Amino acid sequence: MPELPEVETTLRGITPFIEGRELIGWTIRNSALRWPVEIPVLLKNQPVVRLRRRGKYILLEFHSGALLIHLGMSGSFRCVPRGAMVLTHDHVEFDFGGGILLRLNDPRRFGSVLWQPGEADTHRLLAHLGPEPLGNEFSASYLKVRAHHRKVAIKPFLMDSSVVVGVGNIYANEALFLAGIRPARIVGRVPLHKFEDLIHAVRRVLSEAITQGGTTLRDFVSPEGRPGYFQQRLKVYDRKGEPCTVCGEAVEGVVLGGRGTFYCPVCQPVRGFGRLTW
DNA sequence: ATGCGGACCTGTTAGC
DNA sequence: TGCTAACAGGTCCGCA
Repeated sequence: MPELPEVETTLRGITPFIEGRELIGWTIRNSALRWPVEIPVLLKNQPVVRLRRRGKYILLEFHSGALLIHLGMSGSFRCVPRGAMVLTHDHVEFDFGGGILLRLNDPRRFGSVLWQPGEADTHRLLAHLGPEPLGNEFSASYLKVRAHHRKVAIKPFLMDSSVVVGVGNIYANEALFLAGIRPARIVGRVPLHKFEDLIHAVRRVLSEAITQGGTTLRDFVSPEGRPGYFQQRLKVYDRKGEPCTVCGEAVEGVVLGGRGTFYCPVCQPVRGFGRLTW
């Protein structure tokens, strides 16, 4: 669930329950997330100064420092009335007053809640993150520089958070399809104009998903969360053997860099490059 | 420096 | 139907 668009919509959804409020209490039911949960005692009754996203991290900034929250592979937030039934995997709970509790549910426990005194971005997990995909820094010329002489395939390159944040497996697949680039292409040999296409594709796919994520978030935040959303928009992800929406050729499915990888063998040719498919 | 594979977990699905 | 294995939206870390 937590691709960048969902993290963004999660952030928007929990903001009304947090912004301008004080953290009056919290409960840690299971501290064993990716790293032990860190919520310092000094945060009690401290106001949240700012709420923002960096990559897939949600940052709750206080005067004294910031809580870094990552949803990992299976994390989600729910806003529930005080006294609501605790669900399996509700590991951490925040009380910002107003009779509402924010519960972090994470079955696989790959998520994290970490404390960074002072400036959030100085945390070791944030310090080396690449630019935001929807910001100006993320450009074709930037990618060209970063790709220089590198022999890695373009898909894992695109998913490398030190190159650009927030492009998970689904969107890496989708963006490469839209850009007409085979996922296994050696990134060092991709020409500037194809990086232009890729930039546009990444931006488009992420912003479209954010638009739809809003719908997801409402379910997400309401007491009765409901799954199911933009699967119908996916052009290649998890569509192995199904016809390409552009040319009808069967979508290929392979493993690349240990991750499920999907592409159209015609629209994303081995030699040369395909055209933008929108 | 770069690239690769393993690791961390549980829940769901595919296959026998 | 039931059991088991494979796989999953992330990403860090250690090793070659």
